Amino acid sequence: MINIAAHSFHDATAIKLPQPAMAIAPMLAAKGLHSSAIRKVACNETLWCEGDERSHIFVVRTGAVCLSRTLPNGRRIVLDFAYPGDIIGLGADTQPCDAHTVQLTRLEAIPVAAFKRAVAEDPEFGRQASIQVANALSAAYQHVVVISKLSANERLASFLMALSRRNEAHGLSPMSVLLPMKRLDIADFLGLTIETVSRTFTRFRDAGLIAMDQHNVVVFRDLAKLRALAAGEGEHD
Amino acid sequence: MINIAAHSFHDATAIKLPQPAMAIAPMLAAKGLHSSAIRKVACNETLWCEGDERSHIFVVRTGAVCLSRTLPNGRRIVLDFAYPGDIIGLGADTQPCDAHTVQLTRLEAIPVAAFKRAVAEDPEFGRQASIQVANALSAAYQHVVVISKLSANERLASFLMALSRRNEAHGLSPMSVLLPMKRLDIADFLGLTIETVSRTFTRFRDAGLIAMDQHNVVVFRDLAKLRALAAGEGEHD
DNA sequence: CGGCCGCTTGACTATTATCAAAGATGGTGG
DNA sequence: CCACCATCTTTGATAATAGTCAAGCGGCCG
Repeated sequence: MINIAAHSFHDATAIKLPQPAMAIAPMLAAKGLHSSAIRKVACNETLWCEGDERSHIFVVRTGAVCLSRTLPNGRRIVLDFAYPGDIIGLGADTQPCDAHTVQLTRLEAIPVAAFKRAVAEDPEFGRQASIQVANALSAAYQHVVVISKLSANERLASFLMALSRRNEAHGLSPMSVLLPMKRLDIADFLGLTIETVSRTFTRFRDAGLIAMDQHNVVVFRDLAKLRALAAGEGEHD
Repeated sequence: MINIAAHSFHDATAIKLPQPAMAIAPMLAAKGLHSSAIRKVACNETLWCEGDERSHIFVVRTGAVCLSRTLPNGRRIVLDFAYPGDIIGLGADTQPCDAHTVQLTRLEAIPVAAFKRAVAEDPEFGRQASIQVANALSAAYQHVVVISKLSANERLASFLMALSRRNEAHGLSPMSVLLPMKRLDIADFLGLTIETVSRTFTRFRDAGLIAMDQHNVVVFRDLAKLRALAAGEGEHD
């Protein structure tokens, strides 16, 4: 449930924190842990469930993973998405959430035992892992902020701008994003319904903020306005 | 921003996890870190702000601390409360939230340098600290669930039941709780307004779920119903 | 005793959820 | 290669929950 990309969701945090993936990813490579089996997982497959013993740490290569919880009555909440380059599964021994693919996904699977051995050898390695968890906590805090205080417009803008900034950080254009997940995943992530998400996309399009030819490709037409919305500055304030 | 009590907010987690405070608090004592200065802080004082360099780790002795974030336009979100026995301030070097007292509070202040020295001496110590952060992450996930999927009734029930379970875990009666914070703090924690919180208390009282003689003392009259509500099982499901 | 602060209550509004149906899209098999 | 079906998305009409604005109550402290 540690998603390295997560911190970029919070604009302020994205600026303040050093690139966390920068720190730990090369360390994984140096340890030779990269050579662990690469798994190819179909869409909608479960990697683990809440309460499971942690067995592997995964590095997403391609595709996308969704981290979620489910209430007793079936209501589902998406806590985070993991994209290529992200590390998921760090943290305590018990998984705090479910993880399932939302696309055909390729993952490197590092057994926890191997990971723990690496930590025992090199304390700095464990320290970096802890920083990832702390960043995930900061991201979760930001998620609470988004969900409890932002309007539907602001929530979707916040989601899109997080993806935009991620692109930027990866050397891609921040002017457009690809949505690997379905509307329902976005809705469950933002604490809205699919209908509201769909309507908000339409509203953005009609207002000239975005353009969409396919429903999973968004081109930004007014980044400044979207960023203001995402920060909770816009609308009626 | 690591609040040891936080995990108890999530019922399932509260059962699954060992008492985290059990693990680290005696270790702090054993290291002699307890001898650090005890501070007496008035109500409404700020301990640190988001983005601050982490300078101390605090153990709450009496009173209560509120962890929050504030949006650019002034909207505030309460992320957690820390009560006597809780440790706050663990995590990364940069504070992910503000911390301020909501009561006259006594705190033990352990300088970060002393804490780091202790970790360097004893890796197990650092491992326990990491577990605290992971538990805080799990609690934050639960907070997201509460805020994004529960009704006002369910949210307040969830808040009250977390306090009830905390009492229980501390050997006190789970049948009543004391609310050290103001209605506004509860509202900002639950993503509601003070009016809605007030009305929900009234609704609970009228429905025979609780009794209240003062507005900061709640006696539970139907714990089963409240717990069902808190778990998101109740209402119209 | 008076004023301030926090809590409660009321009337009304607004945003989003819900229910329902139609329109796309993509994949499969004929 | 096209047609069909399942799934996902969009759109519309209506309802419900919580927010906003406003006023009154009550306790605590100076």
